[in-house]
Amino acid sequence: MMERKTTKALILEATERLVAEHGFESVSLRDITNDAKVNVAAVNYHFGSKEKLFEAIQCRYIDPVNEERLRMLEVLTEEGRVATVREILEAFMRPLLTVVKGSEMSEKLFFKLMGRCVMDPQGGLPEDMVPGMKRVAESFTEALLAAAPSLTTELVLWRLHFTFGVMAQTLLHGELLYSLTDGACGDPDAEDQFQEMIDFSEAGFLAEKGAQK
Amino acid sequence: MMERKTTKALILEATERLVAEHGFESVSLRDITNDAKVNVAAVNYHFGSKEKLFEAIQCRYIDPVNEERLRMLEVLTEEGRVATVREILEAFMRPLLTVVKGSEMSEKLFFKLMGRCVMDPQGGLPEDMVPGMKRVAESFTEALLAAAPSLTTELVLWRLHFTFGVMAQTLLHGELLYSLTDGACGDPDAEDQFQEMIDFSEAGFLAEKGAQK
DNA sequence: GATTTTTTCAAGCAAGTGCTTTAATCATGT
DNA sequence: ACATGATTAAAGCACTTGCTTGAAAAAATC
Repeated sequence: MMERKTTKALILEATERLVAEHGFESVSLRDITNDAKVNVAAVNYHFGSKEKLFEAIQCRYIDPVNEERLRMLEVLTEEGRVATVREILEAFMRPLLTVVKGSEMSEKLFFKLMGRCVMDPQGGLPEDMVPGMKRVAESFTEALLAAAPSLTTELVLWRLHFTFGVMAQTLLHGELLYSLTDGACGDPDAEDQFQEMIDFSEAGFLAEKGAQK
Repeated sequence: MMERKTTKALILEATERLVAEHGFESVSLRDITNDAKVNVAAVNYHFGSKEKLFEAIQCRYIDPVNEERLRMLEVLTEEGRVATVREILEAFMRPLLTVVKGSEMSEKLFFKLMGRCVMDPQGGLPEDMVPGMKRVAESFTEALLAAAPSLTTELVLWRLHFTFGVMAQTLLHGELLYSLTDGACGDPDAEDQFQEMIDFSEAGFLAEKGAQK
């Protein structure tokens, strides 16, 4: 007993940390194995290749997030109920908070890693994640279309895309804003940041074309 | 006469193309010199190092964009006039269109390159661009604060940050949406996309806390 | 036309890349 | 205690990385 963590777990943790910090493209096998204090060959033994290790990292959290998104959306729309735009956006974003709380990672690290997965996905998303992403996109598009019937499908798609951008930017570069403004933006916790994102995205979704309030 | 382009120009063009397509971290000196059909040593001869070449790429378009942003903003606020949120956002985004039209690049390539500069800036922005970025951020924050006096400084900063995310996502991954939705999002031209972004961001800026329309 | 000065080229260097190999070590069940 | 399979370790392979060298070629200057 009192055994140290398994080599496999050490590799996963080191990779998550380094990828969150520097991005997929910048992290080498040696970076990982040095940080994890593990032999180089261990990566290929446990994961088969660097690429598969990266795919494992991506699936590990994104899959649960997407499942939770669909679960929350189902609750909202069951029995033919029509959800509000705000509720749907909540169902889109909150799973990030839910999943990170069930993991051992710090929020900051987790969010950065998620941002990397969205913005850097080394050579596109892993092939077997594409269907899941499509399902999420389709389900939420449908729900949003019902919630805001005055919008066209194209507009919903574009605004969902914009919402994605708001999230990715906040996940990945939340600290940059802090440093760029010398702390003038405050240091809100993750929950507050999510409320801000939802306020912003909800209003954006409900905007009228060429609006000028 | 009829002389081919200078080696330096060939290198710049190839680098822009490859970086736009694959990101800073993924492009090697050999990639560049093969694509430009130029000797490897030429990069270090003309630019000093790979890093300085990348800095040149970043400054080449971002500096003019930021200058045009400040110019447009000055016009809006001269003689003590208070601009609207929409006008300010227009001043923030349109310079991207203006500058690309004055360049020889295609819009798609240019937007991707700008997106890379924002999301991937290999090892942070070049040191001598930071003051410029700060000036832009401060000027626009001030103007937006005047345009939407009910907002706190922190809120303006966060929402400007979100707007940045909307832009970056659209610049970098506009094509991804098209492919992910099998073309259902239509293929609007750059001008239309900008109007969509402005509609969305304006409404987001003017959102009330915890809004639920 | 001769002489600098600038620019291009092929070759190569040390270091780093992902990955494999072979042997040693560990844990496990009999 | 022994044998078996799973895991770790050290060394090395072929290849790519950014960058430099020294000489040839082109351009510019006189």
